[in-house]
Amino acid sequence: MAYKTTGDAAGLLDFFSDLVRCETRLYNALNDRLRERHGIVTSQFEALRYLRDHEGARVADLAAEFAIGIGATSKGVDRLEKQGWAVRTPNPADRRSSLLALTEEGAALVGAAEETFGATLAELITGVLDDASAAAAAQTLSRLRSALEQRQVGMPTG
Amino acid sequence: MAYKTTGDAAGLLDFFSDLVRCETRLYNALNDRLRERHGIVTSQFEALRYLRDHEGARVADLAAEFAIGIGATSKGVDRLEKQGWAVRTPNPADRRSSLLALTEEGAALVGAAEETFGATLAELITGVLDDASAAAAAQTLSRLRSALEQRQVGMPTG
DNA sequence: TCGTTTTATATGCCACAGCATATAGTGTAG
DNA sequence: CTACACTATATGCTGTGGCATATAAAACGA
Repeated sequence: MAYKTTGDAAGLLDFFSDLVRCETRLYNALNDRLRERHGIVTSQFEALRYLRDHEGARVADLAAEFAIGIGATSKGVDRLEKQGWAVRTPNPADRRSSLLALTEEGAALVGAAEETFGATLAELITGVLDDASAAAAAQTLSRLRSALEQRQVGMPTG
Repeated sequence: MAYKTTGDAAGLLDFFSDLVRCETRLYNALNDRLRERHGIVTSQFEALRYLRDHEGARVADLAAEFAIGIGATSKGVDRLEKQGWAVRTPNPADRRSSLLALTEEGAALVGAAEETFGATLAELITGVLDDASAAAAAQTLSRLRSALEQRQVGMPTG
């Protein structure tokens, strides 16, 4: 085996570096493409997609999903509302919070952006990774993600 | 197989989500730990480590490595200098640029921080991923990273 | 060698995230 | 039903990155 990852500090550091570098570059590239074609950035695309798939979500749900602060999330939702892509509806069960939902415009936007997003990702990854190893890596990351979420690792304070 | 990744939009989107979520949470957790024990954040740790391993690097080299803008990198180096961890030395071969190097303090700091970093990472990952699949994922990400770097994907403008 | 183009970095302005704090509403013990 | 503790979110301040621009130096052509 080329190197061990678990229990081997050097391997772990390399693993982390590669993870972060891949994330940064993919994120930047997707950002550029989404901005030029749809006027949104990746974080907004992800938020809109989450709202589409979880109607009635609250600000705290978004924050937990993306492991970002509540304050930042609240401000992000402000921006989505200002653009007319999402709305805050009073939560009948708890007047401290609001239920978030996409507007029709927002829904249309996510749909279009998702096309771009998927195509761009395919363009960046296909041909580099074969199906088998890509699927294996995906499974591994999925498992790691679940564990981190379970343990609430890396949740910002506010 | 659970799902294909390449050539399958849905799988790709999930892959990306998992990648970003893992990165965010690991990054945040490491940030917290490094800040409390060494007074630095992860991006600074990574920069210091790069400088240790690439003495004589220039600002542009740092920027390329981390796929961040030159301006941001320059400001980051300012902060490292202000803390006394790195220095800019005039580049005899090109007076537009400087050669970057760690100070002794900087070198000591990276060494100590690397211990913390490796231990924290091990704590977060060990027990969740087995050696084999972790190593496989690491290899895959490493390959993807190389391809993205090769094609200069996701490099910020300035 | 002079003028033009390109390169390397620094700086200014704006947007966004973290963290602390403020505010409003909920739950609960008594 | 009241006081107190807790929760959900919003808001203010600060730090950092992106991008545009400025500046300085190299590279190059006539």
